[in-house]
Amino acid sequence: MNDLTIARTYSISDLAREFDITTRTIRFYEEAGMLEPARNGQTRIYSDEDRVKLKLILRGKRLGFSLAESRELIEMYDPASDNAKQLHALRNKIQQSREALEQQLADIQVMQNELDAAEERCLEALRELES
Amino acid sequence: MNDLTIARTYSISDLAREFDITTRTIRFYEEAGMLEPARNGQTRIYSDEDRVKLKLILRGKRLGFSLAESRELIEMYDPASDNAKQLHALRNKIQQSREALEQQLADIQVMQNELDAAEERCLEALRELES
DNA sequence: AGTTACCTTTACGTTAACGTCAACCTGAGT
DNA sequence: ACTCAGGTTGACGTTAACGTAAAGGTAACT
Repeated sequence: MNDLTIARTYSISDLAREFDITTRTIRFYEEAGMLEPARNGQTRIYSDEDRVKLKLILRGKRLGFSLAESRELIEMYDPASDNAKQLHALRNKIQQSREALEQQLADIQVMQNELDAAEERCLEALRELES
Repeated sequence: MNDLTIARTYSISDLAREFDITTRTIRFYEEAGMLEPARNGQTRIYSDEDRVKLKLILRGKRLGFSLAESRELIEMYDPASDNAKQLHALRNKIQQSREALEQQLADIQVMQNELDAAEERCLEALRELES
């Protein structure tokens, strides 16, 4: 941990507000083993690291990933593995994720084109109405 | 319909095989009002148009869209609307879809960068093991 | 006539990702 | 002492998107 990075903390509702989700959702992610906030007595205390993880989960969600998939993605970010086999398996996962993202990119581009065409037809129909 | 376009038809399992889904799934989409195949007696007969709609649904699914969202997207493709208000509403939806896709594009690009970094760390760890 | 390969409807089961209470604690202000 | 805004742990409810039998129809081989 760098001296320059101030270690902020967050309450559960701080994060809920920031990301526009409910506290239930955050606790649910913890139940699912994706967050492990510190505690002050009973109360959960979230670190910047927790916050980043939450961000990753939500980004995965926007891309249509399940929690299980997001969990895998998060685990890829620190190769704590100690043996080569694990590391090679990790590389395979990374490669698979890449391919999934490529597919999504292609899907999005096709869809954008179709939206362009759809808007064109829409404008055309509007011009028809005016004439 | 153009004379050059041959009007093919498909059985439910034809489509199931082609898209690697179950027949149950296809019937489910029909229950949800997203497909209306012709019938020969009881048996469903799918046209090319049905097939395209199915394709759209599945692409939406890959992007994490719900069926309801995919339905909206499909409806955008033919502006059967007759009044200007509907058409303007449609344009708004198209615009919203565009923004959602832009968000996804951004998410994907960030994620791709992170995967690059993750693989780098992974390779680094492997080099450590070899040394 | 019997089996096989598809097709059908009806209907209950399942999983993920939360929502929604209920009942309780707890520190800060009045 | 009381209230109040936050927090907590159960625990059951809900919705979407199918899965999974059960029970049956039909056309085509053998």
